[in-house]
Amino acid sequence: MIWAMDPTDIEIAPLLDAQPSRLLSQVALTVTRSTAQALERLDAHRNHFAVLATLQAFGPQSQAELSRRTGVDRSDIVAAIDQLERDKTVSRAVDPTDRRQNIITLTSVGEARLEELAGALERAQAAAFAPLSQTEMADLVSMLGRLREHHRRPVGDDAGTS
Amino acid sequence: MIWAMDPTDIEIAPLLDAQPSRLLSQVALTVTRSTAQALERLDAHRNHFAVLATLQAFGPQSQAELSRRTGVDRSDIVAAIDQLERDKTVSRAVDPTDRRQNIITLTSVGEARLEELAGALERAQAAAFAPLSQTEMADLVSMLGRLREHHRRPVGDDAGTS
DNA sequence: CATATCTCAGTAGGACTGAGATTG
DNA sequence: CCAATCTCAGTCGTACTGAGATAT
Repeated sequence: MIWAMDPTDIEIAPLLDAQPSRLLSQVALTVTRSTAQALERLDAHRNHFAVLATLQAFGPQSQAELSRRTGVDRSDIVAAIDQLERDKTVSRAVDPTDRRQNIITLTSVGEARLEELAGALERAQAAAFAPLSQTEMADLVSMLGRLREHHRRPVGDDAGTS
Repeated sequence: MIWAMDPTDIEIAPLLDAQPSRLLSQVALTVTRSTAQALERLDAHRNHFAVLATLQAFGPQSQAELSRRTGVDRSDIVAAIDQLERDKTVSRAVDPTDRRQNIITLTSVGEARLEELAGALERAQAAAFAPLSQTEMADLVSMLGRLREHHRRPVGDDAGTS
């Protein structure tokens, strides 16, 4: 008996398939791609959403603070703000009390833009995670959240280094 | 009251934190990094493990088949085999019955190498996924597996387009 | 002088594409 | 002539680094 190599019929080595890290990166890649495409249709980028959402949540703040809160690198924040400023969704002004910093502020255009992007993201994610029930989604998010926390600490869990 | 910006004390915007796709890619990045480092210490690469494991599971096969089964791009398979051949862990020979193909075969050195890499990977993953119970790990793998399957199909789930 | 911020140029690695040569 | 395979050169987007300018 000969199997035509149906693209949906490709067997994966059990030893390989048993590697959660591989599964994780494969799924992350496709999910990231579909959400990125959804945002690209609106001429936006993942980092734009991250910045806008953070500004909405915590108010005007410096680029350094945006970087820390979003996890987006400081140099990529620069590029994101460049674009967002061009789009009038944020304003960038030197902080008069500390002239090293820029104070980034969400405009009303930015508020609307954020809602637009949030909607697009929600739809893209609903499609990407369609096979999971609500309960499963909650479990997944909980597990991933704990893993992110776990990896936040470089090596030692030094809650009490004196 | 003023909060010192303790690195472990950075709040994330709820709207941002509610995006599973972001969580997923963040965790995938750190997990991938730690496993990649574990393999790098042995002068190996994720793709090397994928190829060796697939050869062990399915026997000698062409590079095209290895590409399909591992999900690694055909051109990256070339680079991986180049290295593995240099290391004597696989052999590469033109298929006499179809001279377009190379038949890649796992050597006994390769078998040992595979065990070595599998061990390193297992340890790295145990550390990376430490916060999850065995049950949770099984759930996670099950969910990710279904998501990968879901994304395998380009757009429509056309089991019956007529 | 040490530190923090913003910015830019550039690096490193990963996924992928396009095309040429060869063979079926 | 069309299709599959192997290979190489090169593209594209991502995360990140190093360093300079400025300010505290």
